[in-house]
Amino acid sequence: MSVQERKQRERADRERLIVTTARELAEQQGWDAVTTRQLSERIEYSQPVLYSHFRGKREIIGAVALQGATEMAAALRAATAAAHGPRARVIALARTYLDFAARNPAVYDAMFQLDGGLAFAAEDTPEPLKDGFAALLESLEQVAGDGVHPGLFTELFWAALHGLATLTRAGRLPPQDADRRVELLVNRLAIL
Amino acid sequence: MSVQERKQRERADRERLIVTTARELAEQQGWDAVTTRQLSERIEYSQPVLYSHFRGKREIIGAVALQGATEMAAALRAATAAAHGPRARVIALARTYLDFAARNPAVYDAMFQLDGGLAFAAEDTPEPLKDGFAALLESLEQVAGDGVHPGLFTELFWAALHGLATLTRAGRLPPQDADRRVELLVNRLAIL
DNA sequence: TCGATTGTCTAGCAGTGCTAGGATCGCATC
DNA sequence: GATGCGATCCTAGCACTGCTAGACAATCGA
Repeated sequence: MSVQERKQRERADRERLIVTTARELAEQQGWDAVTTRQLSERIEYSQPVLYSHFRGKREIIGAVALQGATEMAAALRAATAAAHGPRARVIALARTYLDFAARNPAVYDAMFQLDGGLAFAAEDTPEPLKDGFAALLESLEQVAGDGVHPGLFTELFWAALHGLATLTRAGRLPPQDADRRVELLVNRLAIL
Repeated sequence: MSVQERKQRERADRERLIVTTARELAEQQGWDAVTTRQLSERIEYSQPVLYSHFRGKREIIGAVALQGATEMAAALRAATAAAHGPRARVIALARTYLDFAARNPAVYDAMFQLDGGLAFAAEDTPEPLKDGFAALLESLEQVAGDGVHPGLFTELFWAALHGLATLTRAGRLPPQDADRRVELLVNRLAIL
């Protein structure tokens, strides 16, 4: 029995290794550099090993996305818990979100830009993704305003953050005004 | 002389053919299906012909993006010109933007999601892109509010629209509440 | 120690973007 | 109208991609 357990543990270890290696490689050289050959070489296994853990590259991206969603949710909760007052909380939320996207561009891409084969806004949405949205909702429902559905408000706020994150990173928006845009966003959208 | 002119005209025609064919193919089957082989077969030329017009696939995507930006700017101007009153104008602007993105997903991807090798927010930004932003600015500067930089306000509003467009299309946001989100966006962001 | 099973690798497939080199066409000249 | 020349285009092929079949070896239970 213990042999099987050890094997399972080793398999799980290797799966984690694949995901973290893919993530590292993507952050270092971009997702284009994350080929099955590069990846398999880095983990010091042959390519087919990857396919014994994941259906294909898409699923590896999905795994990185889930890892990222978990981390992001934790970061958002930590930031909002440390802030005092509704306005400070929402500002912290927005800054943390954009900061996460800026610091982990490859992970953010895996979550929202690339096809990781993940379901969204549906029954079978993976738990980390639901939880990420929940982390946003927890802080934002307090500032949605009367008569406004908190979920709808959160969706809008999230979309604005997502737009800022992606357009800034793609060079579509000048990065130096980021803070002023966040302030304006919170001042206008949130009802304090 | 007239022979050279004819040749130039034919070249320009073929270049347009490449761009519109790439666009059609992308809208029909997605950008993944726009391979140099597929594309060259559809225009009934060999692959190297593509490279006598464009540096590579990236530049073809960029050409589609520029075409899209021109159309979008025109659509935005037409919609806002037909609307009466500041609120109606901004609502029309937002609806038209999201409608364009929904109706031309491949073109929208070329503009903002894919790498078309285009410069943004810089000196050498192509005219159609600048003009697209200008079309947004024209209607939005009137509702930016006192003491708020119109450009900054436009960037934020645009980011929100972009977020709504991309998240909705990726299945991250339920599509049925689109109008309510637009109303909320305009009600909160715009100062009427 | 042996047989079976599990696990891993080598080799290869079809498809990708892109390009070198040769063939062919149409033009200006005689 | 024939001819030499340049521009134009295509065939063939490169190095790469994600992915997989089948051979091989290591490991386990008996």
